[in-house]
Amino acid sequence: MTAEAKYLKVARILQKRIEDGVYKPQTPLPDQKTLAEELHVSRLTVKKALDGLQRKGLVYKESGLGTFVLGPVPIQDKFDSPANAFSGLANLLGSNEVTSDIIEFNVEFPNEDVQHYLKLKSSDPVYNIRRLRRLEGKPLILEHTFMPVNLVPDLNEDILHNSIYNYLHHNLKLKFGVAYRKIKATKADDWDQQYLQAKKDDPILELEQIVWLNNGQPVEYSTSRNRYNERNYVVLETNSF
Amino acid sequence: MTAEAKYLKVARILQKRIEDGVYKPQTPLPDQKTLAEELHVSRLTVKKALDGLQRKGLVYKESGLGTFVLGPVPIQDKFDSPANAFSGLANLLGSNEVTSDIIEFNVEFPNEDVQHYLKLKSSDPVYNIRRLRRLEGKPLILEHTFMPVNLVPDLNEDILHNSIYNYLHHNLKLKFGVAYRKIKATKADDWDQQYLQAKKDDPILELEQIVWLNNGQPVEYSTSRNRYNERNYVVLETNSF
DNA sequence: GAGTGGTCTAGACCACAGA
DNA sequence: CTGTGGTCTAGACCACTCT
Repeated sequence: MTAEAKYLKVARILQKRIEDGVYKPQTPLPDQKTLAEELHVSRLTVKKALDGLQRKGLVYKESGLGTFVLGPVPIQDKFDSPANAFSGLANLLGSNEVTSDIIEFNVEFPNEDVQHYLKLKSSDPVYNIRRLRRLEGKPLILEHTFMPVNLVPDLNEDILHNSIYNYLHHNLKLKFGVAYRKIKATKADDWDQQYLQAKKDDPILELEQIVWLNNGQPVEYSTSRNRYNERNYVVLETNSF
Repeated sequence: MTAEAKYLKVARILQKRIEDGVYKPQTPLPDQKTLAEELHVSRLTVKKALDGLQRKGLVYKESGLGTFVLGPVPIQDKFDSPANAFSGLANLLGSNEVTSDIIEFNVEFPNEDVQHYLKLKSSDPVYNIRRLRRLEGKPLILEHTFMPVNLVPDLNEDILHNSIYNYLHHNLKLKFGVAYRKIKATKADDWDQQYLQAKKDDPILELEQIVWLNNGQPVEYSTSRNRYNERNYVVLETNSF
């Protein structure tokens, strides 16, 4: 691992100042030149850090005026889950609170859909995993995941009880590249009724996704279902290239 | 308006080459130095263009190896609507196919929620707009929108029958900055049953959002509801700062 | 070692907003 | 006119991957 890039350090410093209220909502940050001098980096490095904070929705910039703190979002609440985050549920909600029941864990040959989604031949085995993710013991999400065995060796029940994400990230050192996620509403099926304790025909919020590694290989096809009104997905969009 | 930035031109050129199949999925683009020489720009300008294409999900980069075309997404289909796009429905689906019935169009004082969402005083009037958006005549989305009157003068039924987005963008020259969007599943209410012809307790996919201008002012609070299985929201996430 | 992308710099010029 | 952010350059060095 390399030492952290300067623009990431600068971004962290500025983010902390925003969170600590050093820079307050709707007020301008010091200008880029001043920040560059204070932090002993070039102006471009400061700009790169601010661009990142803008994409995160922490600041907005007006050319000719300055860079301003955006402030809190009124409709944000604790049930919101970012729909664009490469972090496992355990990392999102705290690993102490999240547990997982393993409902199914098999190795099998992929059906045609899964072959297509994961760019596999019919002879390339995949894991077929169903887990019920619980938050503080309460059923939260019913996950159905397919992953190619050749990319993810030695997956076992111990890992499934904890975080697949951390195993991929920390043990196998895989890096995610892109994820395409589709969010839809459907009716509760038998699985939802059994494991999420949804009532028949209750609305279900489903997230279907394909995740690619940073080398272009698809590593996961999965669906995550949760009961309506229990958990929402959230997207932050910023108007920048 | 200024002449288009070089990195945007470069990005458009490269995007066109990808779409035209000059660069094919899973194959590397020419390296940054070569592209810079060919297009008579600096390497940093090429890199900035490629960064943008990476965030759009067209390419991925592997340090030490090259930049590669990602290729098509298997689960993508025509019902997908990007959950992160500052473009009106008419621009997304084609203005010929999209029509709008005006169900309600009033000016009123905002209730406490709307005051909070749009950062208004109780004496600042807002538009309260309900529209049924149709695609080729078929009911598609039930929209409920609040906008501050002071930011959006002279809104009228003519505009509402077409595109509010285009009025803000082209006539008023407003620029969007950030949008916070929350996607949830709920049950059909009376409005949904009446206008979307949903059945009682059918699942509904709802998008609730606040949109800010690039000067930090909130310009819209709205909910968009559609029947389940008719339209899904899609998010593309890329692993880059 | 060769070739790739990633970062960083100093300096320059431009566009834009406000006084 | 001043001060802000936006763009662009040439050149340098580094980290990473593959041979």
